[in-house]
Amino acid sequence: MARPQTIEEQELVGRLSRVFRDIGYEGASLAMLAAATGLKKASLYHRFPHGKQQMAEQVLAAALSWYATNILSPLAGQGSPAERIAMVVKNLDAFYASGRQACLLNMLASPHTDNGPFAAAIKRAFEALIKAFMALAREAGHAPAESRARAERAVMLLHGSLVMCRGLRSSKPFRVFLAALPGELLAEPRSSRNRKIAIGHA
Amino acid sequence: MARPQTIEEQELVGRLSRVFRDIGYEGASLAMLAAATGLKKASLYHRFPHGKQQMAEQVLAAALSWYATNILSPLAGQGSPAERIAMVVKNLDAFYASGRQACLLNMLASPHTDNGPFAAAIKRAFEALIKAFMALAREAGHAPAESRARAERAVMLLHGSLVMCRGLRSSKPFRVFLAALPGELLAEPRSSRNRKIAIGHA
DNA sequence: CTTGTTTTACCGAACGATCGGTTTTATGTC
DNA sequence: GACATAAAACCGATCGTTCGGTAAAACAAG
Repeated sequence: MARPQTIEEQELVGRLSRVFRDIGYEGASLAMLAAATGLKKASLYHRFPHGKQQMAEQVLAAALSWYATNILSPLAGQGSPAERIAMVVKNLDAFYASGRQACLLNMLASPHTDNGPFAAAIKRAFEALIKAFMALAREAGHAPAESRARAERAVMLLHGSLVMCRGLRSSKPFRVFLAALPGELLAEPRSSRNRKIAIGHA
Repeated sequence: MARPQTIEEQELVGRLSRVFRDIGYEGASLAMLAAATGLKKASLYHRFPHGKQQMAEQVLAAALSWYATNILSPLAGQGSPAERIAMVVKNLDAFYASGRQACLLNMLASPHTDNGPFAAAIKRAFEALIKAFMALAREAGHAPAESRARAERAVMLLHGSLVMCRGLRSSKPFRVFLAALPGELLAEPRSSRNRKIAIGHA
């Protein structure tokens, strides 16, 4: 009907995402967000009438949607567990830019002392990932309790590796995690430890 | 000489620490820090002439000092590796309030996009913890590469469990981590997985 | 093809509030 | 009185947010 947007929603949310993932919700100022998107502050308010919080909400929603499509869905899809986890490893590597990009679930977790506006979505996201990992471990032949433990451990390693990457300013921990992930979920308990099983060239 | 302080340095830094660990560096305002300590802003500036950054620096320094005394030192101390790790588990549980308190290394890691004023100290802290864990694994009979991998995994699990605790608003992941830590560092690779080995009653 | 209207996207400027930080005055102990 | 601490008042800057108005494309009537 009228004047076209100078930047489409997808690209816009993507650029906002980068800022929030880099410096968190409180740390991201409207000035930074405007600079990162090329729009002025007032224009950002035209696109997101509810302001900064809505921006973060849509960024989080987009990330969760991407996660559902590229991580959760492949985990529950077809193919052998090994094939599926290989696909997920590839997509995780892309999503976290090989460990150079932090996770929104960590960067948005604190805003207002306790449970901010994102707390519910964040909790659901953690639970969904654990559940998906657990289902894969179950399918690989592990008992329910064992599968849940492996899934929770995998999520711990994921987020821990990302925290370490930021602290050490190195992408190595995340790459180590990716290489170990298939073994974490699938390998037999008594086999040799989970190395050289994964893709390995990442 | 003259009028005594109404709150001693130790208690003061401790209360500041709580705020920074709860909502991060950017999220912590002088008003919150003043409210948490009982001092007015100007009085805080009397105690910390360089302002908020100095507060965070001293909070971080105090935490690292506590860590050196209660975590790193026991790891390198005397007694069997199992005894030492049990002591460390107990102190970690106290330091992180059973998972209810986040880690400063995570909450202070982002401030100014990349390497802020705490980046160097944070990196050193990660490396020191890895090194200490690695030394214990070595002492338990593991090869150097294997020991380093186990140490890095343990640090990943530590921080990942803390992130999960905040996201899920539950202390369970951290307790699971503590229970698994001794096995992560010490257990034989081919033995049954590391459960029921640890303290277990935490 | 014009021309005017509508509709939407964008932006400059300013809002009140709060930020981190400073100066000034009062308080309490020696 | 001497002097270190604490508190009140204040500062410029920036925060997130709002508003009035402009720029640009689609549509309708001539």
